[in-house]
Amino acid sequence: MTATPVKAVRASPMVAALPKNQQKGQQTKAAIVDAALGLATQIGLEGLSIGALAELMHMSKSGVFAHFGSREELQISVVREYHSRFEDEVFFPVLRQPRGLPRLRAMFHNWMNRTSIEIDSGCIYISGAVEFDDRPGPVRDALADSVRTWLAAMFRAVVQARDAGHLYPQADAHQMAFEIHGLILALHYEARFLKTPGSIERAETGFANILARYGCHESTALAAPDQPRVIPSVSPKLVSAKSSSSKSS
Amino acid sequence: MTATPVKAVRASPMVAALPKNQQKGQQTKAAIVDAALGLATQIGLEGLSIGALAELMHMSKSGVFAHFGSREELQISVVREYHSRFEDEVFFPVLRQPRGLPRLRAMFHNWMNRTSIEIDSGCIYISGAVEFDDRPGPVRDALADSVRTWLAAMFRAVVQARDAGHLYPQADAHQMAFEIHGLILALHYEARFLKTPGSIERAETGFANILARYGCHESTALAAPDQPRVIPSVSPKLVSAKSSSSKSS
DNA sequence: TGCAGAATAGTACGACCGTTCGTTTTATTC
DNA sequence: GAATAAAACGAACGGTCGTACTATTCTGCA
Repeated sequence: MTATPVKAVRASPMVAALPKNQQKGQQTKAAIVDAALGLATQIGLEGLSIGALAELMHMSKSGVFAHFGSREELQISVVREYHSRFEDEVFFPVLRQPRGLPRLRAMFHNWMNRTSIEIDSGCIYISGAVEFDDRPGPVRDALADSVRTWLAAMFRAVVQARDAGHLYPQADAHQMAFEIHGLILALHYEARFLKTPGSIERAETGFANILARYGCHESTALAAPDQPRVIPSVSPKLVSAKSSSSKSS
Repeated sequence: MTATPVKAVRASPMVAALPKNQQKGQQTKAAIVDAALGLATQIGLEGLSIGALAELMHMSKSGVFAHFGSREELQISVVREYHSRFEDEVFFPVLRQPRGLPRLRAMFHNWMNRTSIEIDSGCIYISGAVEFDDRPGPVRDALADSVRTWLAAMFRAVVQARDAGHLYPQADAHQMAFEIHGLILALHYEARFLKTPGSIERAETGFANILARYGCHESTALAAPDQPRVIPSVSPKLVSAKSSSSKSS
C-alpha cells in the first residue's frame, strides 16, 4: 500500500549526480510541502493536519513530521512556498512590462488571474489572515511579511505610474493601492463564498473605474471612451449587458 | 467554583411571572449564546469549542451541550445572534434616514463603525466566509443567507439613491455595492491583520471617491468640492494632511 | 409542601491531534 | 560489498474534541 514517496531521481541518467544539497530527503520534503500547500489552500493553514498530509503522501505521520520538527515549521514552509509561487506567477513576469501604467495594469491583471483560479482552490493570504489575525507567532509573521511585500510592490507600481505622468500628480498612491486591494478581496469573498455571478467582471470594472478616477483615461481602459467625461465608465457593457443583476437574491 | 449560571429571574418582583416561553433554560441558553458569540468573533466559528465555552460559563460541558444538541446547532445559534445584532446596530437605525443618499451614507457610516470595532474583536461574516467557503452545510447556509440579506439591503439603498436622482441614472448599483463591500473588506484585512495605520480614513475616502464617481457631488462629500471636476477628490485633506503614512507599520 | 419535569452535572467513549522514541529500511560513501 | 548516515516506519503517549449516556439538582406549579 505505502508506495515509496519519491523514487530515487539519480536514476535519471542525464542528470549527472544530484547536487550535494539536493538529496532524497530534500526532494520528498519538497513534495510534502507541495501537497501541504494544496491541502492548506483548501482547508486553511489551521486545518492542515500531519495525519491527513501523511495519508495523502502515502507516508507515516512520523515520517512526514521528521522533515519539519513541528507543525508550526510545516505551516511556515507552506507560507514560504506560496510566497515563492505568488512571486513567480504574479510579480516577476510584470517586470518585463515598462514602468508606469503598463506594469500596473499587468500586475492587477496577473493578480486577478490568480485570484480567479483561487475562487476554486482558496487563497492562503486571505484565509491565513483570518486564522492568524489574533494569534501572534512565527506563522503569522511569515504570512504578514509575505503579504506586506506584495502590497508594497503594488504600491511602488502605483507610485511609478504617477511619477511617469500616467496618473494625476496629486494621486494618493496608498489610497489607490488600498482600493485595488479591496477589489481583490471583494472578488474572493463574493465569488468563492457567496457564489455571486459576475464578480470577476465587477473587479475588472472596478479597476478601470479606479484608474479613471486617478487620472488614467487611455483608450485601453474598460470604460467606454466616447462617453462624456462627466460620467466616466459607469456601468460598462461588460456587466449590465448580460443582466446578471436579475439573479441576485 | 461552579457558580449558578443564571440566577433565577423571577426573583425580580416587578416582572410578574415569566412568560411561558422564557423559563430559566431559555435564559441561560441566551447567556451561553452571548458568550459563544464573543468567543466566536475572536477565534472563529470553527475554533469555538464546547469545553472552552463551558469553562467561560462556569458550567459543565454536558450542561452547555444539552441546550443545543450538537455543536453545529450552537454555531447556527451564534450566526443568528450575530445577524440579529448586526441588524439592530447597522440596518434598522438607518431607516429613520430619508431614502436616497442620506440613508446610503448612514448605512456605510454604521457599517464602518461596526467594522472599526471589529478590528479588535473580529467579524463572523468575514472569518466565517473563509472557514465555510468550501464546507457545505447548514452553518454555511445560515451564514451566507445573513450576508446576502445585508448586501441586498445595501444594494437596495444604492438603487433608491439612484432613483431619487442622487446618483447618475446610468450608475450600476451592483457594481457600486461591490466596490463598497471591497472597501469594508480591505479595511478589515489591513487594519486587523496587517495593522496598517490609516486604514479607517482610507475606507472613508474610498467611499467618498465612489460616491463622487457615481454622481454625487454634494458639499457633504469628503471630496474637496472646489477642485476642478476633472480631478475629483483625489487625496483629500483627511488623509494626506496628517501625514499618516510616515507612521506606517 | 411536595411532586413532575426541566436543567445541569458527571462520567465515559471513540476519534483525532501533535509529538516522542526506538527500530527498521533505504540511500550514500568509502 | 561493507560501513555509515539519512530517511521512514510503527507504536505509543497525553491531550482535546464532540457526543452519549445516567445521575443529580433545581424550578415551577398544584
